[in-house]
Amino acid sequence: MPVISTERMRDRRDSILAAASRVFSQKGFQAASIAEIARAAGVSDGLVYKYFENKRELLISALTAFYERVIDDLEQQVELGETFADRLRLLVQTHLGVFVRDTGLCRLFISEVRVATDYPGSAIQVLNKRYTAVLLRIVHDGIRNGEVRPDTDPRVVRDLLFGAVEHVAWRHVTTRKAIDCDRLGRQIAGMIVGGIAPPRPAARRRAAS
Amino acid sequence: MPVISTERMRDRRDSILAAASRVFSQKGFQAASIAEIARAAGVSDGLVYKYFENKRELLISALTAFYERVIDDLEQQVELGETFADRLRLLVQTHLGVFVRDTGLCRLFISEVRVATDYPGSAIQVLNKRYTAVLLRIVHDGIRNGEVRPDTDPRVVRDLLFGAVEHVAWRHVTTRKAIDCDRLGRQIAGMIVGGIAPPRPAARRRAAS
Amino acid sequence: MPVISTERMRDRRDSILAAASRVFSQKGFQAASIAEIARAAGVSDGLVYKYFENKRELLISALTAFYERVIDDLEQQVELGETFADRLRLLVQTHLGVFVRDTGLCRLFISEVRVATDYPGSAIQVLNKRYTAVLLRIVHDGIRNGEVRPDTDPRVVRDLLFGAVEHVAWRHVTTRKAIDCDRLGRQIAGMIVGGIAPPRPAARRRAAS
Amino acid sequence: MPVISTERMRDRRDSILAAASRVFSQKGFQAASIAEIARAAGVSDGLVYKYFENKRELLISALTAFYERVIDDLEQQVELGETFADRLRLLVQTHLGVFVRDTGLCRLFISEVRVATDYPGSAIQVLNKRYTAVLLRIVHDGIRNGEVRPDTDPRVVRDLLFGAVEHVAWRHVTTRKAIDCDRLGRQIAGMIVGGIAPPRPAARRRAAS
DNA sequence: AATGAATGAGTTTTCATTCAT
DNA sequence: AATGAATGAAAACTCATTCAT
Repeated sequence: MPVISTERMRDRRDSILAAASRVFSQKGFQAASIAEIARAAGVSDGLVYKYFENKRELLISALTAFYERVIDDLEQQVELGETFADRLRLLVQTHLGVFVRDTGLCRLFISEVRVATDYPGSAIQVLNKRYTAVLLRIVHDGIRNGEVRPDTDPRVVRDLLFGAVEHVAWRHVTTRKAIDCDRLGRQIAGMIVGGIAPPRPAARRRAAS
Repeated sequence: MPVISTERMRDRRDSILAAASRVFSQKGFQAASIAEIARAAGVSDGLVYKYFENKRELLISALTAFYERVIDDLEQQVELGETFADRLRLLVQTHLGVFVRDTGLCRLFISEVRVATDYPGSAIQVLNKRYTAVLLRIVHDGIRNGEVRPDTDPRVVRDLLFGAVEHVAWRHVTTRKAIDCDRLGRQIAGMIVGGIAPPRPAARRRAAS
Repeated sequence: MPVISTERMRDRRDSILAAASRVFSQKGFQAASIAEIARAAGVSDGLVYKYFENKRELLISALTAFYERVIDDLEQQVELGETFADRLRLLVQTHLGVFVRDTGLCRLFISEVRVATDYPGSAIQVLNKRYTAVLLRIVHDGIRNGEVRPDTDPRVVRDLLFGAVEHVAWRHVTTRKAIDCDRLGRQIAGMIVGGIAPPRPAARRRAAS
Repeated sequence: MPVISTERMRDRRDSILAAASRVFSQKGFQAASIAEIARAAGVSDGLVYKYFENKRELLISALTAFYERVIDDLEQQVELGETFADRLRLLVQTHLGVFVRDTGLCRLFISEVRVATDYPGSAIQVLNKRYTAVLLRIVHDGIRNGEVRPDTDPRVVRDLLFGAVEHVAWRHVTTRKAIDCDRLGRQIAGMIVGGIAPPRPAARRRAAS
């Protein structure tokens, strides 16, 4: 029987996690110290280790929580699109929006999680799959509805789309220049859609190579 | 007059740089120690600081040297393509090839240099510009020759292309699965070309590959 | 609530301070290493930094503690003198005694603290003021009682007295020759008193000792 | 037979010495590097070691050269005084003047040379003796001429005088406040003279204790 | 459960000094 | 005689992690 309630424990854990998100995103993984996170969470250094194995696991947990919120948001947003093109555009725009709003955590994600060698099979990867699954479903639906050329490889679409979003977002992160999510999202999605749209009767085209 | 020849000095510098490239790409910036790099280069710890201001500058120098080799290679390869589509495909394939061959250095570049706040305006950024200039020129030429739709925004093409390459390559880095640069390059380039090709009246579009 | 008692913490701090006093006064500031001080105090290197910001602050703290003891002693001793001349002599003798007993710390004080540019305004300077205040009060009282010529500048007295004490003591430090605090104190004080005593009409002056 | 003339060697040595004086007095012993001194002197690092055993010896040599100039100056100045009181005053004023003009070197002297354990018997000590000899001679002459009380201990006069000068000068060094050498010199010397003046017939005095 | 005192490993950087040329 | 490349030792300081209380 726990001396403090499960609910209280959940609160403690959450406040540490929230503090970690804040401190990590401001200072980066290496520069953030457990002591500072503990102070920000209003707990002692030692207690952090009751809830998280070590500093790295704390980072991963914080990013996972963030990632879950992002995906929930993404799935909801995409639902709003009616056509294939709409949904693709919404996906890009929402994705970009996350980068703009949570720049610090996104930077952390790219610079720290991606480098980690324990990446394959981790909780993060599961979320990654779920994230990309959203896109893959959109493409599959598009193919079924005749909005997408049937020979389209959805994985290449995924690489183009997520790659471009990150590339743009990263520039935003490093240059600190504002980005126009709306316009850019429209352009990126538009270019991809144009490329995978079924042949229009009034146009002729030869294979590229 | 110098006690040892300029050539000898150049050699020393080069061997330190080569050792740094090796050690940094294996262990990452933070985990690599100057002592290990010096040992790998066969020099004393102190000598490293005769040639490089500090650890970070050593990293930047190593990555710059690498980047220069990559760009030289890229520019040569792209020249071989005759049509717009050819050149775009070669660009993607070469780019992917670099990631596959020098995974460690590419990872280093993305995780360490990009995160740096001093990134804008640095020597690296100059090379970055040169790198992307190759693509922008290809697109501009394509527009002039009528191979590319005139309303195409070359910057969005750049984001799609480089983003996708990095995304694919990164998966290679983390999953350690081999990638087929040839096929993937053809697919990515093909999808972009399809999207930005000008519509030709009264023609039928065929799949690219 | 603290895991170890406040008393225990005070002990830790004190033992570090005592060890620092010993090591610093033997080797000087620069030559003493934190590791050696920690070893002498029976604690780990890191703990030193829990109690003291950095090496310099440790030095200042050690000297401040020493200085406080010295001043307490000085103030008590001076109280024992009944006349102006007595008090002045006691001041010089006590002052010399401190130099003789704690040669190392005095050397440290002069060579390290005085050179420091942060000296003005520091905690040490406050003690310095308190130290000299003892003398200034003696002189002022002497003037009020008619034992000291009224046009005497107490600051010059201070410079003569403390300067001479330090000069004598320094010779003791460097030559390692014993000094006779009693006799020397009498001589120095006597010479100063002779100079600032008001001329008494129709009297004959005798030698002080 | 030297390849370069003795004169040339002397020049080299002097320029190193001059550079060392400048750099040492600006940065202090520890912070000054041989490389910087060599650069300032326009010679290579290695050459410094042809003329001076090591860094410390270079410091001692620089201070010795400085000290010699100071003493020469002092001896000349003191000659200008006609009476005992005049000469004593000139001594103090000149001494203070040196501190004001060459603050850096004086600080260096006090903080570095005095601390040195090799001080007794060193070249510096010889100069020290010569320095104090100037004063002792003045006092002896004063006694012979009846200007100074015969039972005066010249060594105590020395301690009072040099001690006070240094004490005042050191305050100047650390507080960076200007000092009025003229007035202060007059006060210090005056107070000492008053104390050691032969008994004036119209004054009576008792022993202090 | 919670604390926070205590640990101690780990690393960049500097620079006096040497010595091959 | 002169150079300056090369050495390598040395040390302050931080902080993740542990564990007695």
